[in-house]
Amino acid sequence: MSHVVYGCLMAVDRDHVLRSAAALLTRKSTATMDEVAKAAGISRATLHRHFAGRDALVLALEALCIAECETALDAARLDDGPAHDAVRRLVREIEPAAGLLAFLYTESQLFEGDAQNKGWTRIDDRVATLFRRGQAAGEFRIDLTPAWLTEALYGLLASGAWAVSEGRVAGKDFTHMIAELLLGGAVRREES
Amino acid sequence: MSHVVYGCLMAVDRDHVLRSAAALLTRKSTATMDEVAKAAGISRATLHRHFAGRDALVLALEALCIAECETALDAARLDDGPAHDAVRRLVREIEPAAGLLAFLYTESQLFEGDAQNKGWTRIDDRVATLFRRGQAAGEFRIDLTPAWLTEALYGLLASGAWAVSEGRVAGKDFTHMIAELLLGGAVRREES
DNA sequence: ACCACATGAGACATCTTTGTCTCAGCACGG
DNA sequence: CCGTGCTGAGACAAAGATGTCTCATGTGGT
Repeated sequence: MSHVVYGCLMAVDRDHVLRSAAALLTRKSTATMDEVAKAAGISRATLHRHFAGRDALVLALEALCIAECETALDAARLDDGPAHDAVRRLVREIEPAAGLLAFLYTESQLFEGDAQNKGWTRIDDRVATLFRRGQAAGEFRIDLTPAWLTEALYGLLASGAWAVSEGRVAGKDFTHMIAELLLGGAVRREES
Repeated sequence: MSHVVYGCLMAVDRDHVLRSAAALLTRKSTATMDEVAKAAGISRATLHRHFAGRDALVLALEALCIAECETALDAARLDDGPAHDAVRRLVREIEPAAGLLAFLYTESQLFEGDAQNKGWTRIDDRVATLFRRGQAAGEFRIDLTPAWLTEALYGLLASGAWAVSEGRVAGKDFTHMIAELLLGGAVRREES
């Protein structure tokens, strides 16, 4: 049954192509289908066989990113323990997806009727719920809305991903920089 | 001497076109030259008479943004008083340019040899110097590098501008949300 | 009234990207 | 050894954006 093997190979290739595209578009968001194909080591024709067009590719990248974010959200166990530790876990888990997230975050400024809107909303809600929980527990200040904290997290992830990719900050500091700034801010505090 | 009047009119129009373009590109970063022209209430031909092409337009927008940022930096008096108050003043003063800054911040991910690089570097340096001053004064924590704090400021300004333009956060909270998150973080603290 | 000059409208060629198609090569299983 | 079917290379047209050009129009100063 060749189509089983075929299906398997397709899946592997599709995933590889998707990850190559993510890596490239993270660095150059305006990359051509041709450049994406070359980056994946395949021809443009084959790229088109996997993804009907650029829209389909971006859509698939959205689906991938949403899946990775959900995985990170699960792995971070947002409901366990103090909210600030959950935030640290979340940043750590979501780091591998930060570049792709940054690409889609800016790209999606244009999407009117986003087909993946439901997926993004789910993620937004889970993150916002974490911040709300922290506020309810008295851990987080209440003058910053959960919506803004969520938005700020995305912004910091994007900034961090770009800053790392351009060598302005060290990659190993990514998690610490983002989580600690988001949690504690720039001001030095006496209490640990 | 018609060319004096002419020169004056040119300057006025050019500025108006530039600001219309900034407002449009803030919302839709892929807007066409035609859309930019319509947004400014002029024809594409006239737009081309003012700006040789899209590159020239973006370059002029960079120059405008740099100028506005420098003005904001001056107005914020970064060397006066506590660094954290200087940061608050800076965020307040730079708010009007935040949208344009967000556009150029993402757009410039592509610019290799940025003609305005010197201008951006100057701004980066002034902001980083502020954070360094705060660290030296013991106000700011030293585990977050000035470069990262600068980058984070840009990221938060961009997030804030988008969140406001899409109605996810209230425009009147812009300054407070950004400055207080950047300074104090999400964690509630006892000390004022 | 005349003239200079900026403007708007539109035609036009060009360039880039995209999407589709064909064809030959090649690997893989039967 | 022989097909099946995926792949790469390339040709092709279509679409969108850009840059340039011309011409008619209107406005403002002389």
